[in-house]
Amino acid sequence: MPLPQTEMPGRLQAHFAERGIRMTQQRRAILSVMETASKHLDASQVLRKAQKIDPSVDRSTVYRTLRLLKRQGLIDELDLMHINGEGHYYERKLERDHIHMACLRCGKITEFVSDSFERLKQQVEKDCRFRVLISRLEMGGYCAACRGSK
Amino acid sequence: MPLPQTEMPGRLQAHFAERGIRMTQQRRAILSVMETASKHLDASQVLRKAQKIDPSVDRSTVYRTLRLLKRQGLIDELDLMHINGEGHYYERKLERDHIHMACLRCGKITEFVSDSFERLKQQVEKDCRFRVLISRLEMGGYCAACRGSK
DNA sequence: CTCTAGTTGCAACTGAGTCGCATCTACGGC
DNA sequence: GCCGTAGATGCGACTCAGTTGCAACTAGAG
Repeated sequence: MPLPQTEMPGRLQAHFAERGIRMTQQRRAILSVMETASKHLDASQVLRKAQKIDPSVDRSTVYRTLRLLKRQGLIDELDLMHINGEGHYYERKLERDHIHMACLRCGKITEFVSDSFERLKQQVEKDCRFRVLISRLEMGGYCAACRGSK
Repeated sequence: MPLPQTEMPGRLQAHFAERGIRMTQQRRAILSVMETASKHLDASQVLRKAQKIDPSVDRSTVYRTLRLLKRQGLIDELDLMHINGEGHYYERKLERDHIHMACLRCGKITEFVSDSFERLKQQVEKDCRFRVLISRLEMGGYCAACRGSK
């Protein structure tokens, strides 16, 4: 029993339907970009990729849609330690949060999943009576390859 | 044997001297602001406070000095989950890193020191062979007081 | 098919942060 | 103390991310 074409192309799209959020041509393009992105796109990269699918997509629509996705808890916003300017990066939120490490020398971004991170969040929930909805752990330093020098 | 006036007013100032970084009237004002700040100032707040000490301090000098302090590892830069716009907040770096929690409802910022966080960083150092120089853990959610509603 | 609340493109705007440059000044050497 | 200069400052113009007001458009419920 093969999945219909519209089933798997997007958990994001499914979320929109579930929550009764209107679907448009432009949103479909942006969601598909976020869905298939290999990693960490900034707003202008999202724009460019979305325009390849639907050239009518405007900058402001990208920002509006990213904000919507963020508020729906479907994407995470990252700084990546501001290694390249002031902008933000976005990535689809997966089941497990992960740590982002940015090498201050070569700029490489590494990700790391850790149970300790999950436990730390639970500790905050319990000890601080704080309901954690989003969390972001970023580190800056030197990656394995760059540790040798300086 | 009383300490001379210039001794204790600033660990920051001491660091500058140690590392042979030039001290100016304007920097003294900005360092003193950072030194005595109770919490989380953004650049424009630093500017205003610094100008009360030395009215000649300019916006660009504040940015330049904050960048310097950041690079020297003397202050940390925070987003506080962008609860108020896009800007950044700064605070003196203390011995122990701490977690920042921002309540998405009332905007309150809470801090939390946890050994688990230290251990997590050590795990990253070891497992990823990544030298951690700066780290930032921020969470967004609902504080104890706001958990009741919504 | 119709109606309308929600969405979009556009262009103008805001606000954080940067930069080039002429002027000024901290401070090491005399 | 005074000098000379590398480094810091103020200023104004600039960049760049992100936002907004508005008129035109459209998804999708009825």
